[in-house]
Amino acid sequence: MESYKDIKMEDHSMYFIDNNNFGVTNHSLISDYNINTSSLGFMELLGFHQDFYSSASVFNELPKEENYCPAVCVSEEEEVKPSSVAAENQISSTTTVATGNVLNTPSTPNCSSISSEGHGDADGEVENHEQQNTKTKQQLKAKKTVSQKKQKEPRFAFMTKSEVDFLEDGYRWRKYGQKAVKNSPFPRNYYRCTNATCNVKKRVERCFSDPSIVVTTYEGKHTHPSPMNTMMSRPNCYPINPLLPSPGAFTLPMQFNINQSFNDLTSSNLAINNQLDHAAFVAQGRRFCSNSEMLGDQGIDFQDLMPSAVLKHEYNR
DNA sequence: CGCTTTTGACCCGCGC
DNA sequence: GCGCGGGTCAAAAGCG
Repeated sequence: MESYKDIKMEDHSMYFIDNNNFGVTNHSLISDYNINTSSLGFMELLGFHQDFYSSASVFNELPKEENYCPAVCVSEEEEVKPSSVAAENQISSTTTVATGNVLNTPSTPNCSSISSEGHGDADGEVENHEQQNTKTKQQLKAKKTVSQKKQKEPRFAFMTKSEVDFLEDGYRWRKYGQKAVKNSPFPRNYYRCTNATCNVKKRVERCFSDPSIVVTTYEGKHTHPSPMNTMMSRPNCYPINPLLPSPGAFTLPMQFNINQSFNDLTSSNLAINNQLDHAAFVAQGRRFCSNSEMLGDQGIDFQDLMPSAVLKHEYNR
């Protein structure tokens, strides 16, 4: 699947998220990877504070078979070419990857205020305009140079089966671009966190081979709490998995053999198995709250979080 | 009116 | 050097 190959994403490696601690772990399959980002929990990447999930044993309540990874985490690598990470679409089990210390890199101020200096005669105006243009371009160039020097932000991606492109994750995003993706009828959308101090970006695109799958890529780490955190800070109420998409969506279970190629991965394991999806979604749903009444207490009806089709399926059993 | 989305233009890196 | 694709900018339009 080409689109997934695309999300191998330049210089990235893939690793698992361990639901038991919701952090990145040295899973046996990838133990040869030097994952320095292990200190960076998956939830943390999304800006969810540890105390919201560290004490939760909700994940342990899940049957083993359901305790699989709901996502693929893709980390930005430094000094590592794609060929060394996933040569010929293979993830080498012996590859050692050095990950960058890229957490909370201060963002470059994203403003280039152009001072409008005086309005003279026509010639002067043209000159001013040209000067401004040059200035703007120089500023742009300078800005880009700075941003290039800036260390790469950690990235991770996950695939979600969803009817809607944009999946709610508790943060507010502003769309700043859209690009057509080569060999895909679906465009890629670029979002930026609306928080002024936050430099997190998000890319959303549909999988070419399976339009029902939405690939979301996060870049960077939120420097502020999610509006959802407030709600989740209550005792006995576990965080809503930010990976859990909006109602009507399924987070894909990602299980793959380290020696599998991306192509194999996407053609076999990523082939949507409705049963698996269903199980995955139910499993995710169980993580929401240990006490069902809390959901109601929060004004969240579990049914609201479950696609009606799934519920129907569930109830008909 | 303020915020968000749209969209064409631009820049950059990379491969040839 | 050139073309291509990815990523970003920013003016204009849209929206509540």
